[in-house]
Amino acid sequence: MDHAQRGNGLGILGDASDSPTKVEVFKTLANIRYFRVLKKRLDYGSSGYQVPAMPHVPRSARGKRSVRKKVDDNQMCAFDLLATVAGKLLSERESSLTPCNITGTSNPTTEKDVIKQDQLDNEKPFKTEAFDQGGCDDSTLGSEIIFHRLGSYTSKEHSQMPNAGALSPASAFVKSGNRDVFAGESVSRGEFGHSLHTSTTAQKCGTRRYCPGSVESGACEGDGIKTPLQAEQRITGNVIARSAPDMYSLADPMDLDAKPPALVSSDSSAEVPPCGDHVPYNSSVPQCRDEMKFSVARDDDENSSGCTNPGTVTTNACKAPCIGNRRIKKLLASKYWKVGPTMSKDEELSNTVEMKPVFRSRRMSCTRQRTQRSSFKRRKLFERFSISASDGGIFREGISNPPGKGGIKVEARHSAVTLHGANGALSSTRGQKSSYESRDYHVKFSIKSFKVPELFIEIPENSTVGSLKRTVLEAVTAILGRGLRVGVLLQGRKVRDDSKTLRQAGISHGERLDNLGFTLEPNPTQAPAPLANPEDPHLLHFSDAIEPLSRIPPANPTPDQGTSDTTPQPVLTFIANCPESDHDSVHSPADVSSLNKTTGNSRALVPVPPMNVEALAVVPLRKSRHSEMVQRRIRRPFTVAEVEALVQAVEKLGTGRWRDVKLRAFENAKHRTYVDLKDKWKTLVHTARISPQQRRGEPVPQELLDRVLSAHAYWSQQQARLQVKPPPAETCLLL
DNA sequence: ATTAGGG
DNA sequence: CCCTAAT
Repeated sequence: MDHAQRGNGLGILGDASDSPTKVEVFKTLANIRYFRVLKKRLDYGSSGYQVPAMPHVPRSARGKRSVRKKVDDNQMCAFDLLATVAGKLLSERESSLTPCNITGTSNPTTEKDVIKQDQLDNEKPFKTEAFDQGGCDDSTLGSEIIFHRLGSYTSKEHSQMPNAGALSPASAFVKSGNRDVFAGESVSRGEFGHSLHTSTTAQKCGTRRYCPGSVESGACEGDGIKTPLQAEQRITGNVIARSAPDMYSLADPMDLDAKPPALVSSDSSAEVPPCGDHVPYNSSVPQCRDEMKFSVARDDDENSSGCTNPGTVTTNACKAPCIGNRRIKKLLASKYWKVGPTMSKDEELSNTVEMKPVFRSRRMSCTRQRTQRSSFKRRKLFERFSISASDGGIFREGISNPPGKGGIKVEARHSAVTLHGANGALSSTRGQKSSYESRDYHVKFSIKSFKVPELFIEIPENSTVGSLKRTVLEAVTAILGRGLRVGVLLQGRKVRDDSKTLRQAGISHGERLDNLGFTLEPNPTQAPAPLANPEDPHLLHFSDAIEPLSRIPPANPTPDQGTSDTTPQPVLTFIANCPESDHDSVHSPADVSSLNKTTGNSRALVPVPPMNVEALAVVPLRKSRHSEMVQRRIRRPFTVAEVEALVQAVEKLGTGRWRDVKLRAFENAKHRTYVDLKDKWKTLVHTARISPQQRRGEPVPQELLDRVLSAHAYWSQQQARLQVKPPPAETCLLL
């Protein structure tokens, strides 16, 4: 059964992809819609769980199921061709970046901070207040956030390339150097922040809805007061020894982890208050803000290693009136980051691939949190528009320009034939190729464009078009930069063996290539190489690519643009999925390595004049479906402190009141939803019942487990009693 | 939006 | 953690 959700625009995309002949291009912004983001969720990789800083990552966590699910989706990389394509993409991206302030973004520190800020903004309570307080009303600041989702990800290919058409202008050459670029890129970009949106009112500060008014509630109130359970225990005499402090203040647990606000703001430059910059509303913002900061900081902390995305921060940015407000979030939600183990059998030729050091797998922990999980929300909230397109796709422009500059298109032709006049690149490429195979034919095809997975952008309405462009650019860049992998699909089947020659794979001069497709996929394994910024010979101006945007009238022409460096621009947060490699990395690395390896030889396709190659179809078997999927959230094991807080809250409130538990003990923990708490409780109960030897992950003090069992037993009994005899409210207390 | 359960 | 059904 298909998920209902799928029905969205995504489905459309998918369909489109199916049709072989379509060409899709980024077209972006024309159809952007504005809407508020409530929440989003990330997908884990198959293995899924990422545990950045934690030494003891519980293996147990790795969900088998998730693996199972995701596996099928994963795409494999294939040989040179892939490398070539990937290289091109990257190079393109690279070039594009330059123009667009990327530099600014590169600063990790700054970015990180920004992200934090961003997260802060996201907090509901905080956010709301911030906006309000900041005086960012519609007039000044866009109170409304624009959220876009660019949809889809797979690359679409040109199905039909007019034979002649495209070629000349646009064809780009891939150089051997690409690989480097590739690696460098990924490295540099490393971490992304995760953002979370909460929409719920529930989380508002101070809001507490539960109040039956019964005695029970009263019992729960005072910190010093004993929980019903405790009372009961006392009565019954089954008191369990507890070393733990009696009650935790709500904040306590958080505090442990919490970082000083300073963290967030530490970098003055980095700090960007949700609403304008700074000062003005700051004073007005009270505690809430602080709290939020803490929580945020904490969150970041936990994952920071993995997720922080270097973003641009605008320091002074605030040129515009509520500049601070601007924040953008992007989420990359590609679900299928990982390569599934299951796939392996496909290839006939599967060879063992050597791993390359360069691409050593690296896990990024990027997550997007979603505060709430209602599926419906996702469906409604995110609008996606895909861009499709006309010839002049975004990339197109860039590509076409300088000959030799990286374009998305890859064309190959018979070597014998004279290459495009265009460039020197050719020669080099050619040379390599020759070594590779001397007399073979070249396969020619052109890729008109790739779609970017999901791109979420949140930006204030008053942002300038320029900032929007930059935002989109960054989002795209980040995605590409992360370590992009290209998958090759032939006849709907993934070509996994990178070591095969095109001919062996069936992609040959004489074959029909209509079923050839490429996919862009996040590459879980990233190149470690720290090249901050490999220079890419091929420079595209991304800005050009984005050009279409310019047409859109800025809602509020603000002064962002002027300052490119400082980056008044909105901060983008990418949430990408960073699957942990431990688990399923198995196959993926191979792909990568093979890719690398091959690249050496024939990495580049020789660009050639366009041929009459049939358009390559992007394939897409389940692709469409996937594109819609949301990334799984990263796994964040509960700390002992959190467990303690949870136990404490449950002792007091009982089971079945997760929202209250959340509010009480985890209000500041954005990443812990009531569902999470409920689930955790469930697991705690289970854990408490099994032998210590069977437990995994960070050990939970037996004392806590005992309390868990005790509380569970107590509340279960209560529940039973209530059902039997509903009337007495007092039961809770008394018992 | 929450809860409760199963996966 | 995810997903769903039922509230």
